[in-house]
Amino acid sequence: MDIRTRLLATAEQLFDRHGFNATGMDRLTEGAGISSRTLYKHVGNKNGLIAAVLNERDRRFHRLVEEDSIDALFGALETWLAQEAVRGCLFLRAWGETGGDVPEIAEAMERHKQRLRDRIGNIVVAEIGRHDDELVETIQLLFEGATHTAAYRGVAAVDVARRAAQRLANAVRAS
Amino acid sequence: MDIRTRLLATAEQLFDRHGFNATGMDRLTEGAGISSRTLYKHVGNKNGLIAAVLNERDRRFHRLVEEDSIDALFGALETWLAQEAVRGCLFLRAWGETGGDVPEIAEAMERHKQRLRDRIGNIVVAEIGRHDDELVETIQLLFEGATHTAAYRGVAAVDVARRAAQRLANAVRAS
DNA sequence: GCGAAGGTAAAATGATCGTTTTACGCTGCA
DNA sequence: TGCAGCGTAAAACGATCATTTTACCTTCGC
Repeated sequence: MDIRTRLLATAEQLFDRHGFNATGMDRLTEGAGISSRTLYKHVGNKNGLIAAVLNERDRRFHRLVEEDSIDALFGALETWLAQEAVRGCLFLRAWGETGGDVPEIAEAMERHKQRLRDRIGNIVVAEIGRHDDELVETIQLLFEGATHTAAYRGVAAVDVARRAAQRLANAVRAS
Repeated sequence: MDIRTRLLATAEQLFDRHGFNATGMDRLTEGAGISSRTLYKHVGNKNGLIAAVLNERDRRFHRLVEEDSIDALFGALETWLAQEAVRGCLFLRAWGETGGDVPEIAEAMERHKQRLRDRIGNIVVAEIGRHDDELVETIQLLFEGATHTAAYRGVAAVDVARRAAQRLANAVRAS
């Protein structure tokens, strides 16, 4: 495995498990099996590492949503949560831990949420045949809710969100 | 104002603004206008302070929800977000930053979510005249979603959640 | 075969962290 | 009058943090 890939993968795991500030560079280099010199050569500094982790995570998530449907969206979240014990949205967590003061991190968060929103926009069009802003907003909200509720109530939260989204979409479709 | 009250209030603000780990004890004592010796006399240590802040916050929130209705619930969240620039649920953030490894903090989070759930249970009974578990789960999910979506999209997210909750409650009521 | 690129190991840097300690001031009550 | 309780100010504590530096090793293309 590529060094950068290995670094980002282990960093993502450690950040999710212990938090960003609480994860020291020693634990990161040891986990990735590289020297600190190499780490800094690759990502500049800790904030650069965090931003890189987030951007990679965003890419991986969208690769997981194969088709534009409500089922696929929440299905992706479900497999997401099944294989990694996520403690809330990692983007918001990074943003919150850094007080929103680190541009690269704030931008990664912003970009991720915008991409998610765009994706849901496509899903709504695919599901009901036209654009509906309120439905987009609601589904994004349900997605966000599922992500965070799952942190303390388990994956079942995703099913609740999916069913609610489906019901609301049906209502709009019928109107 | 009482020392403990002042300490918890400023700590809550600083924690929310900068994160828990990033807020040093110096900034806390300076912000509260007390010596570090007094701080430790009052809350034991930093984790004790965090737990105290969370428990006080929980109490304050429930005091804000005056009646058992969907409107009151999301109305409380709205005024909540208007007067304090919340960056996601402070309970989940504390829990995440400490990796879930600090019992007092994990318990404060757990307790808060349970109390919220119980409250929503009462609201559902008041709204539709009977118990409905799925609706309770969905409204909690919408609440969680609103809390976190508002972090990057503003208070308007609360309106979206309230309308969705109302629509879903109406559907259940009509069935 | 040589030099550049990219890696390791380990120590040093200076700052900052949470926490404890020392020494002292004020206030109210017996 | 004196002492206990509660507060401040400030230094010291040892640990840990992110980052840089020094010295050395391997590999590969020319």
